[in-house]
Amino acid sequence: MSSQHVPQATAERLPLYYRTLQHLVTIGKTRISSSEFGNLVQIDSTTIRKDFSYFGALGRKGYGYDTQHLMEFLRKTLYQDELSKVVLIGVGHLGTALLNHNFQKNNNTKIVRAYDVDPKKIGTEISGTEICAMDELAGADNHDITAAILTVPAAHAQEAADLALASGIRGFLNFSPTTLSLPSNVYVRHVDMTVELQALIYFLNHAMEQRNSQ
Amino acid sequence: MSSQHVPQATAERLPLYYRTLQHLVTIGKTRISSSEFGNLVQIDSTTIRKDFSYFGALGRKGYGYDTQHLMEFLRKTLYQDELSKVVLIGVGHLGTALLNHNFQKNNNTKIVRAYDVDPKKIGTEISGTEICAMDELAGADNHDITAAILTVPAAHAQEAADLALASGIRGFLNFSPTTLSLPSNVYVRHVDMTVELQALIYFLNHAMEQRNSQ
DNA sequence: CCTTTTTTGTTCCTTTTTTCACAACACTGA
DNA sequence: TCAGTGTTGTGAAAAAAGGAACAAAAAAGG
Repeated sequence: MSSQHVPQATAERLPLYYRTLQHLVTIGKTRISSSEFGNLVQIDSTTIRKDFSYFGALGRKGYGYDTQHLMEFLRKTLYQDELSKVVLIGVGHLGTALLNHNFQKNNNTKIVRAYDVDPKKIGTEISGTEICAMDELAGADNHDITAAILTVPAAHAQEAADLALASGIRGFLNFSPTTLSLPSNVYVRHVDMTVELQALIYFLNHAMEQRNSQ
Repeated sequence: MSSQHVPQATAERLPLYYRTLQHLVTIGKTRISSSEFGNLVQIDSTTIRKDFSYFGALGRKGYGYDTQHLMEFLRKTLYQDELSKVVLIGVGHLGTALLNHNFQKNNNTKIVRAYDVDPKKIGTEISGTEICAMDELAGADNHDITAAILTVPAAHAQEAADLALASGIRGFLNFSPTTLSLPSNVYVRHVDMTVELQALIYFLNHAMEQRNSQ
């Protein structure tokens, strides 16, 4: 019964599972039950078991899940064991924060280049990542790049996305507070902090069932 | 038929609608149909009409929606027309990015104080927000503060959240890649950029139905 | 004023996601 | 070896969300 079709909702939770398992392995926990894990990530244990079951039998009845094994399985599932190269466009505070964050350490992902328009930044490095001129993006061949992280001001987001698209990039993580218009064969994921804060405040004001998200 | 119960999925979309309406009003567009709006935010027009209908009849048949009116309605719904005060904990690059972003301009939200441990930062200001010592958070009375934005390193997130909780804060926007353990009457919203990037890469690798998120 | 067009609000149906409930199996300890 | 306990994996039910279709109402255009 292995991965015939993994529901969207399940796929969205895998990275959270992966991160939590990394933590568990780090602190030396070798086994965990679905209910204990569920308490950690605040998701119902049935949902967790069903999520895992889409990938086959990952646990052992009467025992639970082996954290190391599960973590490695998820790593392979999430990354297919290849290093994913991404570029970052827009080296402001947010871009710098992401560069410093250094995804590579725990995850099979590396920001290989950053682009900016500021001449003072071009040519310098942040956490080992070189900052190139935005102009270079236009002519670049980025077909080996998995995704672009967009951290430019909203007014320039579409423009930057178009450049990246032309260079061969087919995945976008957009941090600008604007909806991008891109072809449908391109995958765009949108993170908007303003929206998150507004949603938080809405749920606080309309304090109905206090249900934590994610 | 006014707001009996607004579904979670609808509530999550309201901030996006609001932001888009702000944009429309700014560029001088006074009316819009659900289908045109749907194209903009990339959500089915039926879903949009249904979302609005939970709040009563906001549109006019044969005409569409008045952008100004709808925007103001959403503002009231999202903020209840009160200025929401929030504090920010952890003035690194990400924290600085959020301070510069200045929510207040378009949204009824203001970061009234920031906290950090770095003596070099304490006492300074960023975009008009004063940076206080983390120690001050311990004794503070923050019952008038709606939420805390957590932008501290993962290792200190729980600690910072506990301090904020003790000072009276009941809402959290957590940017640290760690799950917080807090009482159930507290609302926590979690934004994890690593998770977002991983999810993006997963969907690209398993390029099934290319469905854009949000 | 009357016809045609537009577009909402809503009902009903489909799909997706979550939750319940439990059989099956594997550990544990005597 | 064997009862007893814990925990998974899953089929079936329930709940939530999404989408099609359309009546009703308003606008637009003579």
